[in-house]
Amino acid sequence: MIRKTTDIRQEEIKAAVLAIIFRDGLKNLSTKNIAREVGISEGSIFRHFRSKKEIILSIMDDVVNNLIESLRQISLENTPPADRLYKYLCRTVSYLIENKGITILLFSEASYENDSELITKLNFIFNNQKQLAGKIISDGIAMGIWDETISVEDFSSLYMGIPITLNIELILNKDSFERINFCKRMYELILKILVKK
Amino acid sequence: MIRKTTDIRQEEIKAAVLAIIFRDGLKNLSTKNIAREVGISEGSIFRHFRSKKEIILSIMDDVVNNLIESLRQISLENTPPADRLYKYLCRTVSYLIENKGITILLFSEASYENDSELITKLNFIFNNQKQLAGKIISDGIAMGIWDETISVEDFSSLYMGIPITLNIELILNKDSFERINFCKRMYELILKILVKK
DNA sequence: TATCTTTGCAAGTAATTACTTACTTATGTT
DNA sequence: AACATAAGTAAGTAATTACTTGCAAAGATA
Repeated sequence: MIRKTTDIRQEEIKAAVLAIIFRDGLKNLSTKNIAREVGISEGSIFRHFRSKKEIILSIMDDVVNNLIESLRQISLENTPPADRLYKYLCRTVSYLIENKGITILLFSEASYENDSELITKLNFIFNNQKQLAGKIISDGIAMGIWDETISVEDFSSLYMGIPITLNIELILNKDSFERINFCKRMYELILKILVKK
Repeated sequence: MIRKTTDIRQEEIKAAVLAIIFRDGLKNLSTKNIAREVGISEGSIFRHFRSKKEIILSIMDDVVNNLIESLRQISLENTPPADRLYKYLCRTVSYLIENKGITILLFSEASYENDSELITKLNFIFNNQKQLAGKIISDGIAMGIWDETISVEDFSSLYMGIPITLNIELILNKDSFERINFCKRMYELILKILVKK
C-alpha cells in the first residue's frame, strides 16, 4: 500500500480522468474506473475530492489558469497585432492538441450534465477566449493596420470556429487529423479578412 | 389507453428525445423519461425501437435525409458559386436553429458513448457538409471568380467552424444568442477570403 | 362473429452508478 | 514512545439504468 499526499493524488486523479475520456469516452468515466486508472480503491477518490463533479470543476479551473491566463498575456502584449494574433491562435491550437481529454470534457460535459455551475465555467472559458481575440483585432483596427469596416464581434465568432473545429476533428479523427501547420494555415486565411483592400 | 401505429410512435419518440436533450440535457435522456415525455409506458418504447441506441441512429439518419440531402442539392445547383455558398450556409444555420436538440445530440453523443457506429455516422454528416462546401469553392475557383491560391481543404475547415460555433453558442446561451442575419454576417466575412485581390 | 396481429401496460430483471461507513495503517509531531 | 492526523481499504448503500416478461385488449382481417 503506497501512500501519497492529497496534492499528488489530486493531480493523478485529474490525469486519469482525461486519459479515460480520450481513450474510452465520457460514458466510461465512472469513479470505479478512475480509481482503477490511478491504482487506488474507489473510496480513496473521495478522500481527495468531495464529489465527482468537483474533479471536473477542478480540471476546468486548470484550463482557466493555464490556457486562458496565457492567452490574456499574449492579448495584452505590446507587439504588432498580427504577431499577437498568430501567437494567440498557435497557443490555443497546441494546448488543445496536447490536452486531448479536455477537448471532449469542455465539449460534452456541460451539455450532458446541464448543470448551471459547469455551464457558467464553460461560458467563462469560451467568452474569454473570444473577447481576448477581439481585443487584438480592435487594437489592429485602432492602429490603422486592419480594415475598420469589419465587425469585431462577428470576426471573433468566426475565429472561435477554429479551435472548436479542431476539437471536433480531434474527436472524430483522433490520430489521423492533419495538424502540421494547422495554426499557420488558419492564420493566413483569416488574415485575408482583416487586411485593407 | 390510446393506440397509435409504430410509424407515428417512432416520430413521437424521436421528437421527445430532442425535446429532453435540449431542455434537460443528455444525462436525463433515460428511457423512463422518454416514455413520460411521449405519454406511454417505458416498455412501449421497446415495441417501436429495439434499443435506445437505435433511436439515436434513426435521428442521425433524419439529419442525413433532411439536411445533408438538401445541402447536396444546393451544392450541385447550376447557379453562381457565390449564390450557392450563401444559400448553403443559410440552409445549415436555419436547420440547426430549428432543430435545437440535434445540435447537442450530434455534438455530445458520439464522444460520450465512444461507439464506433455512432462515430461513423457523425463522421459522415460532418465530412459531407465539409466536402459539399468545398465543391462550391472549387467551382468558383475553376470559373476564375475566386482566388486560386487558397487551399480548398483549409477553407472548408474554417467554414465548418461556422455551424459548429453556432452549435456551441446555442448550447451556452440557449435563448439569448443573437441569430438575426447570423448567416449573412458570416457569409460576408468569409467572402473576403475568396475574392481576388 | 371469430381470429390474428399489433400496441399497450405493470412488474419484474441484473448491472451499474456515486457515494458512505467502519475500520486499518502509515507518517509526522510532540 | 505516545499520539494525532492523513491516506488507505473492503463492503456496504439506495437509486438509477436499459431492457424483458407475461398478459390484456384494441383494431384489422377473415
